[in-house]
Amino acid sequence: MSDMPTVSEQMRLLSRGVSEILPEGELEKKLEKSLQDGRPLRVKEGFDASAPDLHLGHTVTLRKLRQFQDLGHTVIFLIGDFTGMIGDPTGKNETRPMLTPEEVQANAETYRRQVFKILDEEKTEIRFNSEWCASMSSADVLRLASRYTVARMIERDDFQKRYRAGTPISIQEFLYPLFQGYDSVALKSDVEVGGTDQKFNLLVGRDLQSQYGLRPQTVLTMPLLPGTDGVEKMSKSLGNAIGILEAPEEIFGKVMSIPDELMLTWYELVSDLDADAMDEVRRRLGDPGENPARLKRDLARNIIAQYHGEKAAHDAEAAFDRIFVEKGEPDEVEVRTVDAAEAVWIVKLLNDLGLAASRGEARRLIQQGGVSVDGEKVESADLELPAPAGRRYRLKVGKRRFLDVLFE
RNA sequence: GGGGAGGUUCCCGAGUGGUCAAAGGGGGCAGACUGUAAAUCUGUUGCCGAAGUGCUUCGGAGGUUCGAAUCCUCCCCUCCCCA
Repeated sequence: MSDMPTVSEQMRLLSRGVSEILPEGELEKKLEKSLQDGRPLRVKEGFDASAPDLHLGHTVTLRKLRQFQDLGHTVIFLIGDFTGMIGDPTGKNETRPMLTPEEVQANAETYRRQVFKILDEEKTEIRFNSEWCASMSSADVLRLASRYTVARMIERDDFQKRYRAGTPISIQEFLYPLFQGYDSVALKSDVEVGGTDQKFNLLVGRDLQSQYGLRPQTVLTMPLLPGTDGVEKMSKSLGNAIGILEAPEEIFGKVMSIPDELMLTWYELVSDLDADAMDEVRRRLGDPGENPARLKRDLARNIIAQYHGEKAAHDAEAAFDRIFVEKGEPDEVEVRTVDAAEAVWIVKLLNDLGLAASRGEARRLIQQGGVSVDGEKVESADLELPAPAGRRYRLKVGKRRFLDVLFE
C-alpha cells in the first residue's frame, strides 16, 4: 500500500461533506495504522434489501465509499437480505411487512446491476447478512439480545417518537439494530458509513464489536438527501426519489421540480463538482440577477451526466425545452395499438389506455382542459373519435404524458 | 388479568341515526402564470357512457331501524394506566 496518500490527505478528502465521525479522531488513528501495516481498512455499508432501486439518496454514502476505495481501502457492500426479512423501522414510523426469500434475492440482483456505476468493482466485496444470520440458533439470538438493554434501545430517536406518539413498535424491530450491529462483528469492519438516520444502528455495531472482543468500528455519517418534495428524506416509497437508472428526461424533469431552496443542498450532496466549482455555484445562487432555473438546469445535467453520460444530459435538457418551454412534443412517443372500430369514445379510450384511472377521472381531465388529441384540446367528454384501421392519433394528457394510438 | 381510549376515504383528522360519497388540512392531478415538472393562484380529488329513490366505501361479521360511519352483539387490531 505504498501508493496510499498520506493520512492528512486522506482525512481531508474523507471528512468532506460528512455529518459526523464518531468518535472524533479515531478515523485518523485507524488510517495511520493502516498506512503503517499496509493493510487497507474494511469499510462497510449496509443496504436495505427491500427497496433495491438505487436512487440519488443512496449515492451520497456510495460516493463516500468510493473515496475510500480511491484511497486504497476495501468496501463491503452488505445487502441486508436477512434483516430485510425483519424490516428496518428507521424513519418509517411503522412496522414493515416481511419480504419473502424470493423477493430478497431478486432485489439483491437489482443492486448488483447498479452499484458499480459508483463503486469500484475491484475493491468491493458484496456480502449478504444471511450468511451468518440465517444459521444463528435461538440460543445465539438470545445471547445477542442479552447484550443490549431496553433503555438504550428506546434512546433511539424514532423509537422514542413513536413511543410517545403511541404508535406501535414490535419486539422484532428491537432486534433489527442488534442484527445489523452483529453484521459488523461478523465482518470485522473498521469503519461503517451510513446516513445520519443510521447513527444509532451504527453505534450499536460499535458496542457489539467490543463486546465480542473486536476493535470497534468508526462510525461515519452522511447528511440525508431531501427528496424532490423538499421535505422528506428521499425514499422510493414516498414517491420523492430519483432513481439513477431512470430515463434521463425523467431525471431532468424531476430535478427541475425540486424547490429552489433545495438546490444548494443537492449541489453539495449529489453533484460531482469540485470545491472551486461549488464556490461559483454559491456565488450564483446568491446573485439576484441569476435565474434560478439556469442553476437548476446545470444541476440536472450534472446529475444525468454522472449516470448516463454527457450526451444524454444534453438530450434530456433539449427534450425538456421542447415540451415545457416550447410546449411542443417529444421525439419519441410510445405507440399503442387498439382494435379498430367505427368510433371510440374518448373517455373510454383514455381509461383503457391507462391515461386515466377511471372514466370519471378521464371526464375530469377533459373538463379541466388537460386532454388534447393531435394538438387540439378536447372540449367535450362526449367526443367520439373515428377509429378505422390505420387511423392514428396523438393523445396528450396533462403537460407531459403523450401517447400515440393506432387502430388496427 | 383489571380499567380506560381508539380503529373514518391516499395520509392526518372532523363527523354520534337521515341534510354523508362523508368538514378541514396534507398529498396527488389539472389549469393559469413562469427562461423550472420551483413559488403563487384557481379548480379538482370513490365508481358507473353524468344518470340516479344507482352502486361500493368509515377495522370484521351479524343485528336494530323506513334509514347506520353514527345504536346493539360478538370478533380482530392498537394505545394508555394498573398488575
